[in-house]
Amino acid sequence: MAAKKETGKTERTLFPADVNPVARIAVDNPLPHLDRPFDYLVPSRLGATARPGARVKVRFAGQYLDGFVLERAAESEFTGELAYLDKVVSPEPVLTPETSDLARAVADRYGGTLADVLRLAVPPRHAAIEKEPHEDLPRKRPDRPDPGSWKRYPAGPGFLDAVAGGRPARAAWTALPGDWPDEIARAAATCASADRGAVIVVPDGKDLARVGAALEAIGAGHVTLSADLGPAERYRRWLATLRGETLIVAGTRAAMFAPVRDLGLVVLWDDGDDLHTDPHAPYPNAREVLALRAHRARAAALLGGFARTAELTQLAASGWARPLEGDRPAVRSAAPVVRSAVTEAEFDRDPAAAAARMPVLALRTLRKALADGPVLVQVPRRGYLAVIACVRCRAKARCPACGGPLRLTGANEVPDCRWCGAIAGGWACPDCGAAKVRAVVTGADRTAEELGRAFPGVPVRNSGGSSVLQAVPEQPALVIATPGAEPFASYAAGLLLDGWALLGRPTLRAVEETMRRWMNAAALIRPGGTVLVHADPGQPVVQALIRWDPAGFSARELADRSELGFPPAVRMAAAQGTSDAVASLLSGVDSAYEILGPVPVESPESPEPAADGMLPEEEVRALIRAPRTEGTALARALQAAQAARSLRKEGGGVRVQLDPADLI
DNA sequence: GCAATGAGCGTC
DNA sequence: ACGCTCATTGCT
Repeated sequence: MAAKKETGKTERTLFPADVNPVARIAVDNPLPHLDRPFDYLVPSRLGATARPGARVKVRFAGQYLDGFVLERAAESEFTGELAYLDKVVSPEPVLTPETSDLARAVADRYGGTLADVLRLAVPPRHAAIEKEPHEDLPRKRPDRPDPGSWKRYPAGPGFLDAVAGGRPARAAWTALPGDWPDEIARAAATCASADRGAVIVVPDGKDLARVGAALEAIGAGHVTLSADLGPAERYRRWLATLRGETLIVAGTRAAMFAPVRDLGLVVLWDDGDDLHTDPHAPYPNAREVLALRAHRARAAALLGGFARTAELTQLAASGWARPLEGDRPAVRSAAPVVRSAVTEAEFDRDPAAAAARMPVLALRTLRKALADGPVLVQVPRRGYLAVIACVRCRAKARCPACGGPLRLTGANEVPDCRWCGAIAGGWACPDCGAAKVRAVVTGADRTAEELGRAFPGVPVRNSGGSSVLQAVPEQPALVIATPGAEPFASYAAGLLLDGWALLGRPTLRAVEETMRRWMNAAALIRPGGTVLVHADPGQPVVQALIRWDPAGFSARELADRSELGFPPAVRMAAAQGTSDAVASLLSGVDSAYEILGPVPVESPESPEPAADGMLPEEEVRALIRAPRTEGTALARALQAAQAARSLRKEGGGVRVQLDPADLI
């Protein structure tokens, strides 16, 4: 291999390293058709530091780009002249072979590029943190903990035995109401007692705090990783994990790539939460990544939550995972008593009235429970009156300026527009001329106001939006929360309001998502406490909640989706971009795939002109459907189509997303 | 017959 | 996004 002679006059001549002078580099370049390793020569002065996993800088197509050393080799297959790598940014081997293989698999699973996944998997460097002195003490092997409340599950102790024995048991976990953070902590500590690492992923900081506390409580050494730590502390903990100073890592979704040593167990809590999907290309989801990771590492997996997703039911149906759930007696002793807040008779007599007002039964139930402790009221929407309509003709109130939906932010406020923010003072119905509005969707603020009046003297606490309460004291209080923001407590009763708003959303997952939100709230109510659900009692999802039957509900949901040809019964991909760009991408995809659309995408939430005053070009979206067994082929086909587009230097990017959340 | 210019392609 | 190659153009 001939080293390129340095042409610069001031540059001195470089010599390749004596040993393994070739470095295969994963270059951080954004082009899909260049998504492969490139070989560089290692100059002799970098022979020792340019080791596998190290961050480097290389000259690539005339630019200085970041990269990672994948491996060192004696020779290169490349027939042209190799360039020298420019710089070793840091010899710290931050990209382990496991992470680089996993990132490649994730990129292939999602039709994306390695560079995009590596940006997620390896945090940005923080030089000062790398230089800090650190312990090189051998970690001490903890004792195996007691199974604790895993005894509630018939298959629980057996699962822990498998983890302790290093066997790759994989569980589709339907958690019983109770101390799930403690159960996760015990599973992770069991894994650590076998001297293997565990990765725990939860949706948000509130759940992470609980898992962290549970690990602490049983004395299991661990670190927590979350975005809100700040770059320095985050990198410090990530490095500690990489260096094998801890066996247990718990975190939010980016922790799915945490480089724990000797992975023995992956845990995912509440796998249906959309926070588990990373919002950057290629949009990987923690359930899929952890399943892939567990599979590759031959590690055990504990995936689930109170509710059950169709995806997890599919994993169980395919035999990849085994159900891990309570039997009926266990459910009866752990779950609250769920009832409908309106009777079928009330509902049949006047559905609109049943939906609109606070049920009498609810007020009675709350009053009684408030003597025993806090009560939880779940309200699907934030704000005051989130959607309003004409008082007379019931037409939705729209913004005179842009046609967006109007709302009220307080009792004595003027309506404003949710899209453009315009104040609609002096609003009058364009259809009938009436100047007053009525509530269509009541927000948490208004509910808090109403309940505060109904129960004078009882403290009212709001949790939602930007102010989420971690926990509330076990004292009588009305706790009003939006879904996912419920503070932790042992509530005396629960009220799930406005099921109509949740169930009525026109998305594929509306019903499954409603069940998940309800179960997450209802599981906070004491065993035997009352939960009232304010929704059409005839709906199967309401009946499933009343029976506390998430698995049965999910089986039915999966069957429905199979019939309709929807995920996870099939693999689906979405391609979005300008009309020309999407058309050119689709022309590069095998015509054997079924293509739905393209159709224009819905008007954005705020259709404001761009900074240059130009209206953004209309985008379209197409869906591509493939049989479930051809998911890998579909992803590869889309990867190839993107590569062909980028090779032809076609402008106008197309966003490709596999398993898109919003299908309708 | 050959320099000057620009489009197209590969990127180690 | 740079820089190399090669074809076309314009002028001798």
